[in-house]
Amino acid sequence: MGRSPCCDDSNLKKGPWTPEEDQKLVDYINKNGIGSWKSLPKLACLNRCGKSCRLRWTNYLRPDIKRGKFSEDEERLIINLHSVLGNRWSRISAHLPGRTDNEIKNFWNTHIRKKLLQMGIDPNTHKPRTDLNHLLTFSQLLCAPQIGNSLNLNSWDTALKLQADHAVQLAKLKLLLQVINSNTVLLPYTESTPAAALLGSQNHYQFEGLGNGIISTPGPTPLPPLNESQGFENSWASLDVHDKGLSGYFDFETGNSLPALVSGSPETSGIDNNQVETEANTNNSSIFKTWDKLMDDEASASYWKDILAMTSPLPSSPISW
DNA sequence: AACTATAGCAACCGCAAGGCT
DNA sequence: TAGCCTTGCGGTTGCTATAGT
Repeated sequence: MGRSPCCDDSNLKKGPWTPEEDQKLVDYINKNGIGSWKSLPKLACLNRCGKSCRLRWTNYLRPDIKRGKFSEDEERLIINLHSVLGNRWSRISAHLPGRTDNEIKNFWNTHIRKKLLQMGIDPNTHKPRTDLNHLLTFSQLLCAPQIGNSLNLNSWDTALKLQADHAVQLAKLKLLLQVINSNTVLLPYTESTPAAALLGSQNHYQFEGLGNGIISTPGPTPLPPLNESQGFENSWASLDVHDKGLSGYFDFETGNSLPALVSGSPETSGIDNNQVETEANTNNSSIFKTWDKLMDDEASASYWKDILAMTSPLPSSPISW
């Protein structure tokens, strides 16, 4: 695989695009479509390489690009997606219509990353930083309402939500630990009952995790209120596991919800797509749908694989994902 | 008002994947 | 099947605007 020769010509212009160049590019594409980026600059009378034209079009000139500040929902979605997908910006951007990978990447690096660091959360792992100074700082903030009063309310709100996001990660891990360490027999994988193969014959698990915010339980057994010894002050999280897989909704005070924390892709989890779709419609949440779609791809499988790897020893019989 | 530091973002660079011949 | 070519992606750079001194 050789290097692309498209930008070898040193006579080609680089740097910021002028309005005239933009106009030429837009006019050409509107008239002729994109075709080959390689040949486009010549045809459009632009002294640029095809790569530069493609970048300018996809990141700036495309008509469906959404400009302006990222909303709270978008921000939360980016954080959730990043916790699963990592720095795969193009994949993340696929879940945010009108946003480009470059824009999301920049937003992450300039805003979210700093925010998470300030809150003592490692932006790479989405886990609390082990740096004691940071933990101290954050706990001092939690215990100092007079400081909290001086904070921007939106930032504080976001901080709590981010902590709640982390609770979901912890909850997932804890659930798997419980499943693995329980008396549950890990049945061999079967086409008809893949979820049962993972979860065993019991059809209902419950547990609590750390965090702020609430995961409600749509399952048959309501959660008892937790006391302070069970986690962070006034905070708890729980998940609910049915025989169809894992489920749970993360309710922020905004009413937004996270989708079911399903165990793998539909073809391996045994979850009825129609049922999932129904739940998505019921919640009427774009974030739910996005998460749902996300869980359909291979990322979820590798994500759970990673968790299982962390929670070994595993039974000798392999589990299919 | 001038200078410096920092933040935000557009654009570039280089690698890798995948299509085509 | 191998090699070339194009496109896509993620990391990084560097310019511009703004804030701080």
